[in-house]
Amino acid sequence: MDKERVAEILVEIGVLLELKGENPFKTRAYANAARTLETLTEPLEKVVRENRLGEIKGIGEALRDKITKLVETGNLPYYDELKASLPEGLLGLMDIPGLGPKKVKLLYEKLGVYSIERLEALCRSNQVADLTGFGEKTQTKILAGIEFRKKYASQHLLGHAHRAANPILESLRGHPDVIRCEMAGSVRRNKEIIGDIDFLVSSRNPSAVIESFSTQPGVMSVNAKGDTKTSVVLEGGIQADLRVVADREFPFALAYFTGSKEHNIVMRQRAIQRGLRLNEYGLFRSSEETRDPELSVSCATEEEIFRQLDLAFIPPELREDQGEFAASEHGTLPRLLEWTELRGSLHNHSNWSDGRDTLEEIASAMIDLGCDYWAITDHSKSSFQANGLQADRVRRQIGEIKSLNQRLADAGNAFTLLTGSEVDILNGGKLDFEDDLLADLEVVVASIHQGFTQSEAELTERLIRAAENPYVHMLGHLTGRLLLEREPYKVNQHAVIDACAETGTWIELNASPYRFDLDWRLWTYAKGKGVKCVINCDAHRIEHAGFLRLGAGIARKGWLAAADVINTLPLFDLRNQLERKRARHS
DNA sequence: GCCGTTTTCGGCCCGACTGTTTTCAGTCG
Repeated sequence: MDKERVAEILVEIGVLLELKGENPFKTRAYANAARTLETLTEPLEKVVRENRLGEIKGIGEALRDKITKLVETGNLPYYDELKASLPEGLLGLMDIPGLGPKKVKLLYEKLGVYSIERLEALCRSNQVADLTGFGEKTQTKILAGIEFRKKYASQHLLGHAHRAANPILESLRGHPDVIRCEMAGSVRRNKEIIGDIDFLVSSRNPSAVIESFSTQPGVMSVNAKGDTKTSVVLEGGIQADLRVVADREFPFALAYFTGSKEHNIVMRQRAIQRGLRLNEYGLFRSSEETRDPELSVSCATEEEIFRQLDLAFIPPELREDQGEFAASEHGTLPRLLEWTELRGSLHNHSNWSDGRDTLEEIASAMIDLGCDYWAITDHSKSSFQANGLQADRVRRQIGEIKSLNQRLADAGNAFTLLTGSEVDILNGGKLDFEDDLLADLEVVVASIHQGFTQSEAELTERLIRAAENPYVHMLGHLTGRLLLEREPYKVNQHAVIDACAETGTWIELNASPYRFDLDWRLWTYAKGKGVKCVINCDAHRIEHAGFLRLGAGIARKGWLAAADVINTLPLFDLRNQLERKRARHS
């Protein structure tokens, strides 16, 4: 059993235990272990085989045995029994806002509710309101939650969140009562999928800011509205929360609401170890509950909070409790990539295949954006659904790009369009174009576009064979995932990364907000193996150039620095690097 | 269920908001 499935089961066990009324710290231990597994930088089977599972922090004797059993036998009697003891639908009820383990348990025990359909029926016949601990309002809220669920997803793409949030952020920053304003939460941490958007404001007049926020143009409904906090739903169904604090509290609140939860727990433990108490209002020299500013260590910025806890500043993207504390203490945090260090994208399409724009339009737009280069890598012939190019059209395109470059140079532009192809990796790992054609292209991206349902072994082998081709510079969107739409195809990503390390092949970080593939969690492994990253827009229209910024955010989340990313190089150095793998084989 | 420069037992991060309650439990982040 692979680690993703093991992690899923551990999460489920945690929730089932919650429903059973178990000790919350016990249930949390399962969730923590699941998280730890998900971000393990080596294959789980290997750790199990070498009997090192118990050495991982957060995995003790009991969890070690359960995980081992799952990995080795593919099932776990403890889990099966637990699952059998409660109806399956109960887990789904927890997704409804306002319903947690206690209320779900009560609904099940008192009214026999085990499915959303049944819950909806009982709410409509007014039976839920009579339950102890419930009431009219709770019943109404549950119904609204069920309606909302039918209509909208609870998860959203990072790109969509930015689109919804940016106008509100601008508006808040322009408000006369707003002193400081930032986005916090998973958006600030650049998570690829977000649940909601968190805004943080400092102000002397919270009620005015809250009023302005809850009446913004994009706001569909207001869920909650207090003195310092409000929660709304934006068009498209994204929930957005606003918190207002005093300006002196702002850095503490920003750190707190940026999270992650797991990161915050460690921060607070560090505070306690130093005889302090950390919350969103301050860092207090007191073990008692207080909000007395006199007792707080004054910090003007987040940097100062970290310093008080003997840490170097940890960029928001790294705050996942995935090794950032050790790196911060030892001074080994990388200087993360800045998106402005990117000089172009090496995987893009034009209207020669399935892109919208002409070569001239693309060149002109990228010059305006200040790019140094932009590779045109249209689809190869087997991707006929994407109007893939036959060999003769590729040769013609090479000619056109060369003459276009000449015209641009004559007009005094320091910009180059690079020739290329996104060549299909066919069944068995053979490429869609012959080597002699690939050799004439400056940039070759190899990607899988068909045969997604093959076995992990077959798909892994295809990718490894493509990496072994001396003309392939990089592998494109390694798992083919479309976030929130299509599952990744089964690939042993570690094995592919190893093959790329051996052959000198780069791996793309596809910056489309639907892909972000290779996943950020795997980049530290790739980096450790010396595999370089290429952040590509996979642009199908000019506006997709904006993906570079999002992609850089994901690269930061993967701990990457400019030196790890090929397309930070100026054209001259890039061309040298593009020649390197080919030179090894000639 | 995990963990230990206070501990092998007794802790485990902390606060806002809501709704159902007469002082607080549950949920959420």
